[in-house]
Parts: sequence; structure tokens; C-alpha cells
Amino acid sequence: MSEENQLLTRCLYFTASRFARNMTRLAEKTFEADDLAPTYLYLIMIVKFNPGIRQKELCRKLSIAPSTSTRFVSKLEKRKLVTRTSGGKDTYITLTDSGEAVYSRFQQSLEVLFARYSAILGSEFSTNLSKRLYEASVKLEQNY
Amino acid sequence: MSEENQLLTRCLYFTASRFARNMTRLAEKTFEADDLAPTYLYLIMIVKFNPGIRQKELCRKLSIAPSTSTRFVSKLEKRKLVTRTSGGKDTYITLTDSGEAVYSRFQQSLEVLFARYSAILGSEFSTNLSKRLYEASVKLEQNY
DNA sequence: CTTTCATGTTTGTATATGCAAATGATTAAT
DNA sequence: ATTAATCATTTGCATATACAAACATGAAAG
Repeated sequence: MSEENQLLTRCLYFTASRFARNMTRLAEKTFEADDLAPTYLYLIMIVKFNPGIRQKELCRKLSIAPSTSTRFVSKLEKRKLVTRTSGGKDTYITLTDSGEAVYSRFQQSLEVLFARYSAILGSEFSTNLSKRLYEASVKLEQNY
Repeated sequence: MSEENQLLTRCLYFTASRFARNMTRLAEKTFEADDLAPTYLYLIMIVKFNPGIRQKELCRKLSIAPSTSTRFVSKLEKRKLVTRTSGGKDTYITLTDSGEAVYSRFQQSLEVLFARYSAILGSEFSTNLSKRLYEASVKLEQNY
């Protein structure tokens, strides 16, 4: 293998961002009917499982910066998919009925996404890779 | 494991983007002395190994969109790290001497980056994960 | 109680990135 | 040789995302 290829294959920063770009493309295509970028759907999912969640906690679960979460929630609020309730310095986030409906559709799109990448990468391989990435994120976050 | 956790652990789109965000943070911190975002350094590296490369080929190697590559190259040109030579419909990209110098420093930062994430994730694990991500990207790109 | 401190959220600003449309240049077809 | 088709690059526009500074609220200390 050439030196160039070795560097491209070996650097986890590079392989990770590249792979994320590729997966994002696939996810966007799969979710396009929902008219929301994939991350929003994950946000909705988290709120679904944690009604009344605070933004801080949302950030932690999604690994996004607080500013990002503010903007995401604002957009979803504008579309009436979530509501914000201000409780002192915190704000609590809950799904609206439309939000619940979007979540249901999202669940189905998710299965389509799983099927698509499993067909390309293999089911075993995908599950395994996903698990590793999850663990690795947890470790990186603990160290910063 | 809760249903929520299972969804967060199992979805390769989500685990991949999350991990990429985390790695980007680490890489940016490691490379901050170079005053260029990590991807630019990879671009420089590729030009280093392929003097006179066309943008098309750059895009392929980096898995970025042509528009992104135009902007990246423009920025690097403005900083006099690369030169563009127009040859008909193609443009050929080459490192300047400053570009070469930046590359040398980058090589060293790269080792630091490797050391940092290896310390957190394990050396074996990191190499392995990187290899898998690389393979997976190749497969995804072939299918689109 | 009021001042200081800590914590959560929002806003300002900047950048990476993509898609689609426009431009420019080479090649093929009549 | 002019027109049509093809291909590479660029530009316009939109969005995700981050950091740092500002803001707002609640808690602690005097």
C-alpha cells in the first residue's frame, strides 16, 4: 500500500468524517419524505423517550453543542412538532401530537435505512461497526 | 438496554456522525497550531502525493463535493499554500514551498493525533476501526 | 438582603459542506 | 465549421455545526 493510502486508511479522524459524510447522504435520501434533516429526527426520537427533557440533557445524548440544540429546537417549535416550557433557567421540551406522528413515520424510515446500509455493508458488519462507534464516542466524551 | 439506547447504539448514521463530531473536536484541538481546519491539511497531503492533481480527483479521494473543493482550494491559494494552473476545462493543483512546509508540520501533528486517540481508544481498536470505516466508505461510494 | 458565583439558554459570528444552476471548455455529430 | 452533447469548475444559496460572548435565573456567602 502506498504511503498516501496508508495515511488515508489509518487516520481515524479522516476515515470517520468521510464515512459520516457518506452515511449522511444515504440517510438524507432515505428520510427526504419527512422533510427534516436526519439529526432532527433523532432529536424528536429522544424527546419521545424523554418527555419534558431539558436542553442540556438533549445535548449530552446527541453530542451536540448547546447552541446547535437551541436552533434545532427553535426550528421544530416553529413547525409545531415540539413545545418549549420555560421553568426558570431550564427549558423543558415535549412532543406535540404532530411530533408524535412524525416520530411514527420516522420509525419506519429508520428500518428502511437499516435495510439499505445492511444490504451494502452486511448486517453483521453494520451492527458491529455501529456498536464500536458508540463505545468509542462514549470514551472520547469521557476524556473531554 | 432500553429501546431508546438501542436505537441510539444501533443506527449507523447516528453513531457515525456523532463519532465524527467527537473526532473532529480532537483533531481541531491537535492541529490548532497549523491554523487550518483538519480537512485542509488532508487536502494538502493529497496534493503532496499527487502534484498537479485535478480537482475532480481530489474530490474523489476526499469524498467531498466539487463545490467544497473549489472553496477549499481557493482558500489555500489565497494563503499561497497551493497554486492552480488552468489547463482547458481542468485545473491542476500543486503545492508551493510554504505548502510543503505546512505538510511537514502536519505530519508531526498527525502523529500526535494518533497518539491521543490511541491512548483513549486503544491502538489496536483504533487501527481496526479506521480500517473498517475506510472499507465501508468505499462500498457506500461504489453503490452511489 | 444583596452581591457573587454557577449553571442553562440564547445570540452573534464563522466555517464546512452540499445541491442545483451557471459558466467555460473540449469532443462528437451533422 | 457550426451545433449539440459532455465534462470540470465555479457561484448562489441553504443548512449543520461550533465557539465565545451575552443573558437570565437560581444558589451560596457575606
